[in-house]
Amino acid sequence: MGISERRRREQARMRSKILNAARTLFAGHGYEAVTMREIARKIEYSPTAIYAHFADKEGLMRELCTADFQALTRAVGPIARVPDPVARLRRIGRAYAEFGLRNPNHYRLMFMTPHPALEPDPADLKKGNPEQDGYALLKSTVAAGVKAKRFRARVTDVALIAQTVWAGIHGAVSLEIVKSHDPWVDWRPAKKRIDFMIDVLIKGLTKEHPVTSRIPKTGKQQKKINK
Amino acid sequence: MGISERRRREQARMRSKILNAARTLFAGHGYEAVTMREIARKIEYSPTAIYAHFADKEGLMRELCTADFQALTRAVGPIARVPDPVARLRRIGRAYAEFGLRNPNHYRLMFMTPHPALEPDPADLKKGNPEQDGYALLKSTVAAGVKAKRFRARVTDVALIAQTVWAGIHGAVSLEIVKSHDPWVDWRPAKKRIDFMIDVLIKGLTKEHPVTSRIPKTGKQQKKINK
DNA sequence: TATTATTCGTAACACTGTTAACAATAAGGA
DNA sequence: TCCTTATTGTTAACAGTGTTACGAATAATA
Repeated sequence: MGISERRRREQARMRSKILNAARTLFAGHGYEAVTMREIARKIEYSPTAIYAHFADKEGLMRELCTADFQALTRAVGPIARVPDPVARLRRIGRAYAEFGLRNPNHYRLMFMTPHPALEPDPADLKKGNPEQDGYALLKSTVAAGVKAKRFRARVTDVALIAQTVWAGIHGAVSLEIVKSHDPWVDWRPAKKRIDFMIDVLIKGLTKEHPVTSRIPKTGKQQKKINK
Repeated sequence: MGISERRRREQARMRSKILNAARTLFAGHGYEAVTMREIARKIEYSPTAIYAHFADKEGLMRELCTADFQALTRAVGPIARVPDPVARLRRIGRAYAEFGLRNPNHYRLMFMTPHPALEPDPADLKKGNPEQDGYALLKSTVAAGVKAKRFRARVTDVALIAQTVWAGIHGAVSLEIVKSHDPWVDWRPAKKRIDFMIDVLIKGLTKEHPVTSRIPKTGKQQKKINK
């Protein structure tokens, strides 16, 4: 059946054509500012043609968002191999922030726009929601840190720690996106603020004198921790 | 001239009538979801009547925003009297977060929505922009902390510290507003997250063993710092 | 009393996302 | 091969948006 094969190919091409146009427009001017007619004009089709491939404007945006989440996961994923939990935490934070600063409009859609009750698609749940994957990596890293007794005495709630780290970096990124052009704040450079935020969070969460030198107790774990 | 007096009164009443309707609608459903026709219907006037008192929809929103900033300033202002800088920082953070959680839609407009190049109105600049006032209090508190040597050794950049504290709490508040209903995160209670965030920030920024007992050294400076 | 400014309503304009109705094309079944 | 059906696209339209041109009423001012 080479024919239906070709048909499917053409359909896929049209889909990605629409998605590409929508992506650049959304990323350039923001979701609300972009019209369906604009997207259609850009790909030289009528506005209705889009509706043969996507349910509505938000469906379009949603598809882009899940792709962005996957991109974020791909950016953060490899960091899972960094052995030391605290160093891993640092790297995750930096990668996350870098992603947000590099794709501010996507970031806005992902983390700064209240979505109307985005119910968990069963298909997404099956193959492991990338959104959850990123958060899962953060949490597992925190859990490793707790297990290795790298955090302070009464700092043991893994979810609470992970959510605080996330919130701290998200705050720095989102303030940069929304307020960096306001003249009434003597903003320090974004990168400097991100780095300092991570430093403060780590200092606030972990023990002052890391126990790396005392770790031999755990035996073979030692090698892994030194990276 | 009791007549023009009355006229001005009626105009003011109409203005606040519009503002009240807009406020409850905006706060209830968000800026984009509320229409001018809805506001007009609510006050039983035609949509055009609004335009005799406000330039446009955004002008309406702007007026509400500056009022909200003033409310935030009123909430934060009294804290300026707390003598200890670090305790003051804690209180500012809590008051700010409480404001955000209590008025999520206003908060969204104020700190989560990119405004189109909101240029500083000369009138606002004269009487001290409330927005700047809140940030100014934060900065002066940090400056007092730096002066009292409450922060860590190389932590001396007042603006950087202030922006980091702001970002941390803003992150916790804004994630709560946008993502608290997503089922794929095992959210801890908002209040708990805020408190923990403040703890972590303070621990990360300040010296471990505060020098409060040694403060008398500064003598008469003490008084200046209170205020 | 005549004029002028303010305030508000009706109707309309130029948009928006979306859909109804229909045409063209091509695939699958008889 | 012919008929049916699905796909993919178009044009025109609908209901909604923020906003404005215009006119009517009212009341302050000269």
